[in-house]
Order: sequence, then C-alpha cells, then structure tokens
Amino acid sequence: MKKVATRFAPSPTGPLHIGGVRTALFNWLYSKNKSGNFYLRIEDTDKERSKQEHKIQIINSLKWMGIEHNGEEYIQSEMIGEHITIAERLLENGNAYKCYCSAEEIEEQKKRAKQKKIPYVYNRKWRDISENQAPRDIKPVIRFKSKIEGTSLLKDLVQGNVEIENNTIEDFVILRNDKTPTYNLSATVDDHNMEVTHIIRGDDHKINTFKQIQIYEALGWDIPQFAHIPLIHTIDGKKLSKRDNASTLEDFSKIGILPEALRNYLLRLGWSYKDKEIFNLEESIKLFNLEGIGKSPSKLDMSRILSINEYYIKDSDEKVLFKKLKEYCKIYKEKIKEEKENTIKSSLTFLKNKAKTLEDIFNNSKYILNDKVVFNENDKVLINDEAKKIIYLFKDKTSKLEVFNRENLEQILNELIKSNNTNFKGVGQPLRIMLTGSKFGPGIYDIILSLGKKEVIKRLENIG
RNA sequence: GGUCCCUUCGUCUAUCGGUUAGGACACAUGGUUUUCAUCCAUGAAAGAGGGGUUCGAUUCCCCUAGGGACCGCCA
Repeated sequence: MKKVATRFAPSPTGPLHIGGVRTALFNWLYSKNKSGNFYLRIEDTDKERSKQEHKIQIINSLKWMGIEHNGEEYIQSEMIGEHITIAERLLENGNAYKCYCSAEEIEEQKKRAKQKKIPYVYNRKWRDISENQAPRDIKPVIRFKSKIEGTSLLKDLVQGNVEIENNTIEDFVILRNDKTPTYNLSATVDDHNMEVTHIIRGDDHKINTFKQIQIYEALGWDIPQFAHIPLIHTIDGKKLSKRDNASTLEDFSKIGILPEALRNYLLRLGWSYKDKEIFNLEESIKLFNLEGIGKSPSKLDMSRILSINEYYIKDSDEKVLFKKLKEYCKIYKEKIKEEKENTIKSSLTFLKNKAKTLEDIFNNSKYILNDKVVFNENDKVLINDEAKKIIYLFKDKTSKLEVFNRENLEQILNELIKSNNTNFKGVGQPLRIMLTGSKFGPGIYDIILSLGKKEVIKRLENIG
C-alpha cells in the first residue's frame, strides 16, 4: 500500500472562500487520519488572472485554520515544461493529435449548436486527417483523443458508481496553440508526480475526472482514488462563487470567530458522525472518514457558526482566550493598553459568558478599555434625582469601605435597597449606567470589582 | 438543450427494512437573573409526489416534480 497523499489545489485567481477551505480541511483531515501527507499546489497557470495577493491570502487562510501542508508549496507554473513533455509524448503515442481549427471556426460551431439547441461537442475534425493537409497559417492546438465507444465508470468514494457515455466527453485541448498546457493535463501530470493517492475535491470537477482518468490510462499511470464532495451553497441555493458574496475567512475572523469553531462548523457541514456535534482537533482527525460525507449540497448557516463559536469561547481557557482577544483587538479594533491587560484578563471569567464572538467580548469590555465613560444617551436620562441620591449614598459608603470585596458591597447595596424602599434594579441600574454608560452589561458586582474602588468612586463623582 | 448528481423539521444532520422518525442550531413559552445575556425546562417543526418490491418502507427499484453541477485554447 502506498502512503496516503492528498492535496489541495486552488488557483490564485480570487480569494479563497469558505467552500475551498472546507475542501482543504477534508483533504488535510483525511491525510492526518491515514498518517499520510497533505500537499498544497498553487494552480497558477492562468497568467492573466493569477494574482500574488490571492496566493498570499490562500496561504494565510490555511495557516489561520491550522491546516499545514507537508513540504513547500508546489507551484504549478514551474512545472509547465514537464506538462509539455507529456503532451508531446501523448502525441507521439497516438493518444493525442493536432487540431488546426481556427478559433473562429470553433466559435461558429458552438453558435450553431446553440441555435439548434443541441449540445456542443467538438466535431473531432482533425482526429483522423493527415497532417500534410494542415493549413500553414494556423498554429494547432493539441487535443486528447478521447474514447468514443462504450461507457466509463467512476468509482467515487463519495458519489458511488457514476457511469457516463464516452461520446459525451469531447476531444479536449491539452496544449494551447501558444504551447501552454491546460488544466486537465497539468493537474493530472502534477497529481501523478506528487504521488497523490486520494483526490478529494468539489463536485464541480466530476466531469473532468473522466478526462483525467483517460490521461492516466494513456500514460499507463496508476489512477488515484477520487472523492467528489458536494458543494456548499449560498442561502438561496447557488454555488459559492469567488465573484459575488462568497465569504472569505477574513469575513469571519474580523467579527471574532475562532478558527477552531469554524473548523468544527465546516467539518460538520456535509459530514457527520452519529449525533456528535463538537469535535476537538484530535477527535476530528481520529473520526474523519469519507463514508460520513453526504451527497447533497448544504447551505451556510451563520447562526450555527455563531453558536459553535459561543461554545468554543465559553470552553476556552482564559489565558488562551486573552491572547486571542489581544491579537484580535490589535488587528481589528484598538490595541489593548498594557495597564488594562490584567483587568481584562481577570474579567474574562464573566465576560466570556456573555459573548458569542471576540467582538462581543470587546464590546462588553469597553467600560474597562475606555478611561472615560461613554454614555448611551437613552440610558443616561434614567439617572434622575432619585437615582442620583442613591449613587451619592453608595459612593459615600463605598469610599469608607476598608475591604473592597463582594460581600461588603452586597451589604451596602442591600442596605440601600431597604433604606430607600426600592428593589435591586432601583440601585443596580443607575450604578451600571454611571460605571459603564449603558444599562446593558455584565453583572453589577462584576463591574464594580473589575474597576476597583478608586475607579468606581471616580466614575460616580462624575455625576452631573 | 445534453450529461451527471441530489431531495428527512426553516438550517445542519441521525436512521444502514420494523423507531412515538432522534439530535443540534434557529424559533416559541416558562423558570433562574438588577439589565442584556448565560443557564435550565418545555413546546412547535420533517421523510417532494406517484407507482412498485416486501408481511412491513424514510430506507430498495421505477417514473414525475423540484434543486444543483458541468458542458472553455478558466481552473
């Protein structure tokens, strides 16, 4: 048995979106599960559209998700020479031929097919014409001599047996008239050279597989296993596209989604293991298999992502969570001041219970982060004369407090409730507004204790 | 239009011929809570339709409908 090798082969013609990330994840997980290798191949043979920035974005995305590839990135454009050699070999062996049709000629055929509403398949014009009839002024393309008779069977690890009539596969171009190889040739040659054993990729490549298998056969190469996973659809049921709304990882990271949460979500999108919902990394690797992949496309569900993220935030160790929050604030919000770090760190125990995202934690931390209270105008009006009286009394009693702890604070609050003939809300709400600027937020004792005596008194003195 | 694929609660899914069709998210209601949340409890919610096969079909087969992917000298 050969060692399992999988690969992820994106083209840097656009930013990597969440669907691509899932494909990468499945490949990576599968290789890990089988103690094999996982490679990254950048398919940058489309010179016009390939962009360095996209390549960087792809690599960073995978890094953010913790998906690491073995060895260096494999750059497809560096292997073009190899692809051309193979195309020539195919030509010599009679598995391919030169086609002298002009671009206009092909265009015309397609147009006619469309008018007649019949499917366009290249008419194999040059398949059997001898080359000495070739027009001088046209540079030929090389086409693969596809099977015409019979059927082909793909034993797909996800889709099951898929059978297709050979004559629906046209004689596809493998080398353009500028001598550059096309996708099906390049991908096949690279997969063979990289000794890829399992090709796990999107459903949209299924038809290509029949072309690629014929190339493997013509060359006498081992054919890898294929697993075509269903695509992720947008909420209105269409394929995720690089062009329109497709979400990139940045879209998620900037609202404070944790990579492990997204990994868990993506794992469960189209794959399942019994009723299990939460998979840590170790379990993901141990339990992942191809059998658990469903055959129908699935839709992205933001509320589920948020919910899983909430789970991971609550489940996080506070030290680790703080590091992530710090990094997050630095990149997307504002850097946490050094003197605030300890306060934030110790407040995470209660802050994280109110948050679905890192952004939520940031928002709920603003009363600590900002030196000056920023008041919500709608809430500020709740500070009426009655409230001011209570705030004054609380401030007075608190300032005399020798031991600033929850027990003593509770005592003060309880006394105030009694003596002012009010309830907890009557005391708690004005205090919260004065201390944080808003009537929403963490528990009042958490707020008071996290700010500390000095700061609490300072903020209460701020009373208009 | 051709080829191929898919179809269980709104969403992600479990079930591998016999279940009151299960779970999770979302939703609704109630409880805990000074607030917003959390948390807990409860509830509503599904086998596209029609034929077979079978003692019995969500499960196997066929047809219909709906949805999707592909049909490039893009990858």
